[in-house]
Amino acid sequence: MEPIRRQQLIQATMAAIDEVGLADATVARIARHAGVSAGIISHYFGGKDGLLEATMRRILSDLGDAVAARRRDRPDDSPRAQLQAIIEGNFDRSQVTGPVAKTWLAFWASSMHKPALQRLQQVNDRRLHSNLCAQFRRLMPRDEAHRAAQALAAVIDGLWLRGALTPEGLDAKAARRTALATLDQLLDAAPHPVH
Amino acid sequence: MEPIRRQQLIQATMAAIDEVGLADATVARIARHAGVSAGIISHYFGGKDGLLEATMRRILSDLGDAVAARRRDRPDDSPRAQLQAIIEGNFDRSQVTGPVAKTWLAFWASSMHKPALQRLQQVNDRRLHSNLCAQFRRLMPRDEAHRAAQALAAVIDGLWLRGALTPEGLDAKAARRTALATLDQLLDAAPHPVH
DNA sequence: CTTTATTGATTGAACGTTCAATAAAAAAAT
DNA sequence: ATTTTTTTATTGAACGTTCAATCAATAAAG
Repeated sequence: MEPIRRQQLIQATMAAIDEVGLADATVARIARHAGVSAGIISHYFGGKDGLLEATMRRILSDLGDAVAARRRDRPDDSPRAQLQAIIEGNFDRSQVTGPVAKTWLAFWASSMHKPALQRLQQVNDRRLHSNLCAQFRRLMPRDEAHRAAQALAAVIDGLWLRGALTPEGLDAKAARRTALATLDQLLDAAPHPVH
Repeated sequence: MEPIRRQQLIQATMAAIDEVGLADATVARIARHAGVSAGIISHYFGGKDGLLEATMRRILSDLGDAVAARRRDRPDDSPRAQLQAIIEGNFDRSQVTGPVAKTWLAFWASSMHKPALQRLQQVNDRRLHSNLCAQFRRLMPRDEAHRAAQALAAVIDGLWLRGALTPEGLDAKAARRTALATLDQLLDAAPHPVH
C-alpha cells in the first residue's frame, strides 16, 4: 500500500501546484486530488513538508534519469554528441509538461528560504554543471570550459523558466533548437581541441 | 505623507521577502520592517495584494529605467552597442542586489497563478523581447532576429535565476561577461547585415 | 475645529496536525 | 473452512495556531 499511496500523493501534489500554485496547494486539496483523506499525508510523509520534499526529489530524480538515458542510448561518444544528449534530456517530454515545469519553478523559488529544498537544488545544479564542464573540457582549456558550461546552463534554465511562465507552456521543439544553436556557437568559438 | 509611506512599505516588503521568503512575509513582519503599524498597509494599498503588486511594479519599473538610462547615455547607435546597453541595464547594480533579485524571482513564480502579476510580467517580457529583436533586426532577417532575441533573453533570465538562488548572490561581473560573450557569438554567426 | 494619519485589539476564516474511532486485511486458532 | 485475534490502513472531526482585514479610539496637523 505504501508505495502506491506515496506515488499517488506525489502526483496529486504536482497536479495541485499546477492548478492553484504552491501557496494554495493545501493538504486538503492535495488529498482530494488523490482521492484520499487529509490525514494520510502525515501518516506517509510525516507532514506537508515531507511530501513537498519528496515531490521535489522525484522531479529531480526523473530529470537525472532522462539525461542519463539519453546519454546511454547515444553510441557516439564525442563531446558534441554527449552535450546534445544532455540538452535533449533536459527538454525531455515528461519534464517539460505543464505540471512538472510549474512545480519545478515553484520549488526553485521556495528553495531560496528552505534549507532542505536548497540542498536538493544545489546537488542537481552541480551535477548539471559538472556534466557540461567535463565535455567542454575535452575541447578547450579549463577556464574556457567553465565559462561555456555556465553559459549553456543559463540558457537551459532560462528556457525552462520562460517556458514555465508562458500560458501555453514550453515549446519543447523551439527550446531544444535554441539550446542546440547556442551549443554550436560555443563549440565553434573554440575550435582548438586539447589533445 | 502618502508617497513617503508607500516608498517605505515597498522597501520593507523587499526586505521581508529577502529575509524569510514570500510565503512568510506577513503584513505584521513587513510593517515591523517599516516601523509602522500593520493597519497602515490596508490604508495605503487597500490590502496585502495591493502592496505586493505595487512592489512588483516598482521592481519592473526600476529595471526599465536602468535599461533606458544605459541606452540613452551611449552615444554609439550601432546594434551591438545598443544590445550591450540592454544587457548591462539588466545587470545594473541596483537590480542584482540580494533583496531585489530574490523578490523578483518570488514574484515571477507567484505570477504563474496570479493574473494581476502575470500581466505585469508579460508586459516586461514583451518589452525586453521587442527591444532585443529590433536591434538584431538591423543585422539579420526577421526569423533569425527573433531566434537570436529568444536566445539572449533566455541567457539573461537564466543568469538572473541562478544568481538569485546561489547563497552568495549574483556575480554581476561574471554574468555580464557571459551575456556579452553570447551576444558576440550571436552576432558573429550572422555577419550579413540587411542593408 | 476639521481633517488626516496611525494604532492595535478584535474578529472570522483557513490551515496543518492530531487522534480516537472505524474499516479492511492478514494471521492465527479452532 | 470458519471464526477469532492482531495488525494495518484510513477517516474526519476537533484543536490550536496563524493570518489579513476591520474599525473604533487616539494623536497629529492644518
